[in-house]
Order: sequence, then structure tokens, then C-alpha cells
Amino acid sequence: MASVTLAQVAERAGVSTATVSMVLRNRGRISDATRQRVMKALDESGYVYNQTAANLRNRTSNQVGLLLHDITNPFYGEMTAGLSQEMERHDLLLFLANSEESVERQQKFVDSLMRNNACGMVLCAAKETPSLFFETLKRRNIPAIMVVRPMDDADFDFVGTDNFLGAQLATQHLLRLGHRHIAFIGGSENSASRAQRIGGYSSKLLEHRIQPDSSWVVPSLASQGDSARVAGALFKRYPEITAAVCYQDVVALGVMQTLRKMDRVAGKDFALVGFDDITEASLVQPALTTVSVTAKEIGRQAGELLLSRIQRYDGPPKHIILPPKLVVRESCGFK
Amino acid sequence: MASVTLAQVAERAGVSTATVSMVLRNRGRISDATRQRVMKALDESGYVYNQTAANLRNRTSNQVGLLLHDITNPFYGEMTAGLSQEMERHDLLLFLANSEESVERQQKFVDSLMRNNACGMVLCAAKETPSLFFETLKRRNIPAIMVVRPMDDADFDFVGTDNFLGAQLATQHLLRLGHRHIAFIGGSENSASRAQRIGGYSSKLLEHRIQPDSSWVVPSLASQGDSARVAGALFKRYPEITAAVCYQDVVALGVMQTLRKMDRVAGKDFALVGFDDITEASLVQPALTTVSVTAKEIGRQAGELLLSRIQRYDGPPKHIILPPKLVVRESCGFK
DNA sequence: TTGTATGCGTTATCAT
DNA sequence: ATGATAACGCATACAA
Repeated sequence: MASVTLAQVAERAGVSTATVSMVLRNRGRISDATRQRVMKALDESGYVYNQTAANLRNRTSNQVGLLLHDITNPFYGEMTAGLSQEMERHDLLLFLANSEESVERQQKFVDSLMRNNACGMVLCAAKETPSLFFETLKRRNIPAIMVVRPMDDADFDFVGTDNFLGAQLATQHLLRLGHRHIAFIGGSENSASRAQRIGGYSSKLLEHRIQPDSSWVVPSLASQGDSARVAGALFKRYPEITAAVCYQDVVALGVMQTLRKMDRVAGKDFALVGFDDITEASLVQPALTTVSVTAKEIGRQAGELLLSRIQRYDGPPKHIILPPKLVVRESCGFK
Repeated sequence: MASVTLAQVAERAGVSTATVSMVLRNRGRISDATRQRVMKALDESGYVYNQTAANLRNRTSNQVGLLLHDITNPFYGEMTAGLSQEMERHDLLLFLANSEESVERQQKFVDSLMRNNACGMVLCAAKETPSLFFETLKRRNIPAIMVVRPMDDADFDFVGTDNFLGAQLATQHLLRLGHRHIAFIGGSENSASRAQRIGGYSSKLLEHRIQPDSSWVVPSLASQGDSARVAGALFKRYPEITAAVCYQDVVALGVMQTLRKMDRVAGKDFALVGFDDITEASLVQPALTTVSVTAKEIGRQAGELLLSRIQRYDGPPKHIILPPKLVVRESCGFK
């Protein structure tokens, strides 16, 4: 690839490299005549700007990283789309990596970002991330925004959703419909998001003078199969349960399978609320009532915040908590 | 960010930059003694390799681009995961962009890749991409692998699925179950994938001495609503139809709605096959029999092929067509 | 308004 | 086995 350089363009235009550089970046005062000449030479030569050289010279870059643990999950797909839009608006390139919950892959990615001189990153850290990871990340002092998964470490910027409020909305909805025997299904036991959602759920129950029953709060993997299994066992043991708040839509879908198998119908014999509002939620029969957390907006806001940090905004850590909203469909019946 | 440079490490170790560089890259013959000294200095100084400088010097990079039109779609999420894995194995960084079918955004991304000196790219081009795009891309002569969407231009490497075979499998399945009146529903009229699937469908019919009827081949939008509408009209006009091959699972779900409304039951009064094996396929009642195309594998293979091109493999364009397979569930009844 | 010269941090060639 | 030094392509301080 015999790439054309600034110097070659300069020669062709009969000017210096400085002049060409200034024309390219609209800097300094260049006479119209020479600007025209340079533009023409630029055009004719098929010049391609070498961002790598510029980055080296300027000790900056136009590249940011996004670390996810599961790009396959539609929720993170949406978030990525939002972030990607925002990055594109500001001519930043987005590096993507998928940790699949591997702490090693995560570390490897961040190291790679550092070597490649990325100017910032958005992270949804793997579950078992050691605190050392965050400590060293802070010391690097490169802008890093945490997303979605609640963090212990308040020193980081964070964008996520209000899990507590979301679960309150869901539980409230079920209570209004007259349900008193409400389970909470799904999520992994050490998840902070889950803890917050359980908080919303139980606080609402208590507000209505209902005693939360810990045996009605059951974890599950983020798969339909496991959720179906878990729900099956729960319903068999406690047939009095008439409604459930699910940790995720995926879980709710699994619960639906179980209900069908038991010849119960969501929306008639049982009320079900999900969380996330993934695409399938509106497609499934009956359509799933769920808490929508606007993944795309999380991505956008994270992008905006990251950008401000890159531009040396130096305020204290920002924690942006987006309000979720209840999307009422059919899975709780009609009032 | 006062970053440590090779020169500083060299000074600390009392050697030249050349030596440090050689130690870093395990090149040349370095005595054990100095290697130790350099390692120590490297460690103590908190040195971070500057890939940007190296890339400039070497006129290469370790960065590849991935262009999708909808990262939100779980199919592409899977594909991305497969590609990402492959890239990571070879220490390549992955730039992601989402065109959302915008030809401008697509062009902008590719230009950006060129400026940033990316060493290759994987593209699922936007629908209305002008042929000029492909022409200029070829002239750039940077490795580019096309994926998923069939291309007219045979000069490009391509990784996708065998739409023809997939539709044959689906049609065959219905024929084996005794159906003779089989429709083909869905897809947009100018889609090449659809043409290939229709090819598989009609060739199988002909093989069984059945005349394909063009009025039983109807397009639809990629939404349940439109598919339901289209299917409704079709079934009303041709009540003798007892089975259908659908262009996508989403279409099949729409058809299911229609059947329900007509008090017909998929799996009993009607046989339905989808395409893609999306998550909902296994959830819906009855569970959808469908043609599964392994998105992740497409990503992996694209990655592998891209890598070989980056390493200057110079054979003719490769077209890798992965075999789909039929996933039999309940929507065609049981034999 | 434009040109000259130097440096960004690395690699590789050529000496020693 | 190791060191000195010239690129890589661009941006900018300073000179003209």
C-alpha cells in the first residue's frame, strides 16, 4: 500500500507540509489561493489522513473501548447501539470486547486499550472482578465510565438504572391488581442489581403490610431453561403463589413455559412482570408486562459522560441513575 | 499522563533503546544478564508499550473493523461474539459500528478505518449500498470480508449460510410429512437471501413433481403484524394450503397468530417451518420447527478468513457457505 | 501568510 | 551482544 503522505501532497501543491497540515485542520491563516491549490493536490493524489501519526504526535487518540460481558444479550446490544451513536457523533471509534465474565479477558482488554492509547472506556465489569482491577484502573487515570452493574466503588462515574424503583413499580402493579402472594424469581445470588430489585419488591410488600417470605425469593441462571425449572419447583411447593416479579424478561419467559406446562395461563390464572423490556417481551404470547430500563439511553448517557471526561471535565464522580418505567402489556391480565 | 518511554527504561537499565526494544519483542540475541536488568527496569518504571508509535513505525496496525446494520438483533450479537473471540485470540482489537442501514454512516466508518490504518474489516453492508462503495473498497486493497448478506460482487471474500439448502431442508420436511400444498411466506422482494431460499423451496417441490405456484409465494415485512396480515389474505384465498415455509422466524410467529384467529392449530391443522432459530422459536406454543444458522460460527469463520488475508494469504476470493440445519420442534406436528 | 526544523515513541539497519 | 541513529507521517514553535 503505497500511501500518499502530507509531504507528497505538499510537493505536488508546491507548498510546505506545514501549509498542507494547516489547510487540513483549518488552522492558521491560509490565503484562498493556496488553499485551493492544496485542496486540488489533496484531491488528485488520493491522500488518506494518517490518524496514527497524528495521534502519536499529539499524544492523544480518537479511540474508546467498550467492555461487555455478553454482547449476545439484546439488552447490551441496545446499549451498544446507543453508545455507538454517541461516539460516532463525535468522530470517536469504538473498540468492543466481550469478557464473557472472564476476569482475564477483561484485564487483557483494558491493558490493550492502554497500549493502544485509548482515550477512554465504558465498562460493564465481569462478576468476579477483584478490587485490585479497579484500583489499578484508577491509578491509570484514564476516563472510565461504569455501566449497568452497580458498583461498590463510588469513585467511578456510573450510568445505570434505578433497580429499586423499577421493582417497586412492578410490585405495586401486582398489588393493585389484588395479588397478595407474590414471588420474586431470578438473578444470581451475589448480584448487586438483584439485591436492589429485591429491595424494591420487599419494601413495597411491607408498605402494604405483607410479610416478604424468603422462600418465595429464588435465584436462577439467566436462561429460560433454568428459570422454568426453578419456577416449576416453586409453584409446586407453594401453589398459593398467584404472581411473580421476575429479575429479567428472560426469566419471565421461562416462567411462562412452566405455567403453560401446568395448564395455567399468564394473564388469567397468574400475573407476571419482567424486567428489561427486551424485544421478545412484546412478541411473546401473552405479551409481557415489564419494567423498561431504556438500554439505549444508558449507552447514550454513558457516551456523553465519557466525552465530557475526555474533554477534561473534572468534577466529582457522577452517578447517573435513569428512571425505569412500567410497560403494561398482557401478562398480568386486564383491570 | 506522564507516560514512561522506552528511552527512559533504557536509561534506567543502563542500556540503549535498541536493547530494550529487543527484549520486549524477544528479538535478536540478548545476554541473560542484560535481559534481567531490562526486565527489572521495565517492571519498576511501570512502562506501558506504545502501540501507536510501533504501528506508525511498522506501517501496520492491530485493529480491524466490524460493520453491522443492527447490533440489536440477537443474530448479529452472536456473530459479533464469535468474531470477537477470534480477534482476541490473535491480539487484534475490534472496532464496531452500526450503520442502521445508512449508507452514509457506513461510508463514514470505512473512511475512518482507512484513516486509522485498520488492517482489515468485516462488513455486513447496508441494503442500498451503491456499487461504487464496493468498487472503491476494492481499490483500497485492504482485506475485507463480507458476511451474511449475499453479494452480487464475487470478488469479495464472503461468509454466510446456505439459504438454498436451508429452504430445501424445510420444504423436504414438510413434504415428508405428506404436505402437498405448501406456501412460501415472507422476505422483502429485492432480497437476495430470499431469492435463494425461494430457490431451495421451489426446487424441492419440483423434485417431488409439484408445480410451484407463484401466487403462493408472498413477501412481507420483517414484523409479526405484517406477516399475520399477509398470511390471512393468503389462507382466505387459498384454503387448500396446509403448510408454509417462512422466510424468517418472525414471519412464522405472525402466521401463528393468523392461524389462531382462524381456529386452526399449527402442528395439527397446519405445518409451519421458520428460519433463523431465534430465541422465541423454542418458546412459542407450539414450539417452532425452524432452520438454524449458526451465527457465532459465521463470526468465527469470518475472523479466521480475515486473519489469513491480513497475513497475506493471496488466493482467489473465498466463499464460505455454512450448512444450516433443521431443528424439529412441534409446529409441524409429529410423525 | 508560509516555510524550516524538530519531536512524538518505536523499530531496524548498520556499526562497534 | 549491544549502541547510535535514521526513519515512520504529522503538528507546531519559530523564523522569515
